[in-house]
Amino acid sequence: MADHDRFARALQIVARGVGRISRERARSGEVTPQQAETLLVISERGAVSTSSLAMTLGIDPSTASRNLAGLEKAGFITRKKGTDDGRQTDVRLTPRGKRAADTTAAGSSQAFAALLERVGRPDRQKLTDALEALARVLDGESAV
Amino acid sequence: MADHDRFARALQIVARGVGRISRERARSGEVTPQQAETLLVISERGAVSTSSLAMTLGIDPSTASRNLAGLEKAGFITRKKGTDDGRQTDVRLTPRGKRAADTTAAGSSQAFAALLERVGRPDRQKLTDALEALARVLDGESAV
DNA sequence: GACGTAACTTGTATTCTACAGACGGCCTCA
DNA sequence: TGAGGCCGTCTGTAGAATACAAGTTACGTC
Repeated sequence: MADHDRFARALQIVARGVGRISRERARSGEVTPQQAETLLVISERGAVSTSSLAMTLGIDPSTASRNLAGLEKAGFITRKKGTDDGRQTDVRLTPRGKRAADTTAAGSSQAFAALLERVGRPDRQKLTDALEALARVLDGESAV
Repeated sequence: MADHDRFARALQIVARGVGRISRERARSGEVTPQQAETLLVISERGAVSTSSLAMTLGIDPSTASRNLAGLEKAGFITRKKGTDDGRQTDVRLTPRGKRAADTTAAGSSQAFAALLERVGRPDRQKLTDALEALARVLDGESAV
């Protein structure tokens, strides 16, 4: 099998596994999987606009808007008209939203740590480094 | 930041990026994202039962059953009563399903290859190896 | 100030999801 | 041998997430 096929295959299995873990975790939480993901992105960025969030998640801006409406109604975020550009929406976490984001991040960290434990010790450092390199590329691609 | 936090964070970004790419690809295809994912798993395994598929994808068996019903109706798979265990369903690809799975796999491979190109050349081999190690762990976890 | 473009939201339809419950096949144990 | 219990699947129901189309408001340019 060609190298890039091996890469693609492994990447897909990994993404599938991460999705599985996230979904399992969400079933016992106070937010839905997509809400958790949205809160995490906002938490990492501090403040986002609707469209930049949509870009990061790879979803339609209309979908992002609807998801944010739900989070706002539930008291996790606030939406204000942007000061620089009146068309944009300035999305921020409420204290409650920040708590939820932190809880989610902690839970994920724990779940993934358990996973990392099952990788051979000598490979762990390599794995983290490699993933971070890939994450940098992917983050650049979804940049505002 | 602790090592396992770095790992968790990078893993989440990677999974997010893979989801984004898969969703974008699916928009131009003949199957939905979840259908593509389902066909890929069946193609890799040759034959699956409803519940083992659900386990692999991390979804409820009832959801898997419904998704399979859609794929069967669309002519991508066949469902027969299992020979060993009459309770199980023996799910297999039709020729049309196999074609769709191959097309999907080829497309993903191409999309991910483009991603791999953007990772520094010396890191590529390390990245593929590391991902495969992680994939092995995740595959074991979802084993039948 | 008028026109074109961009950001966001809402209308609508579809897909994907889980939890409950029903049905039928398998297995064990008396 | 058959009764009880468990397992695999499917269906009923309801909610969450998605995209595309179209409308509204704001920005920028000419």
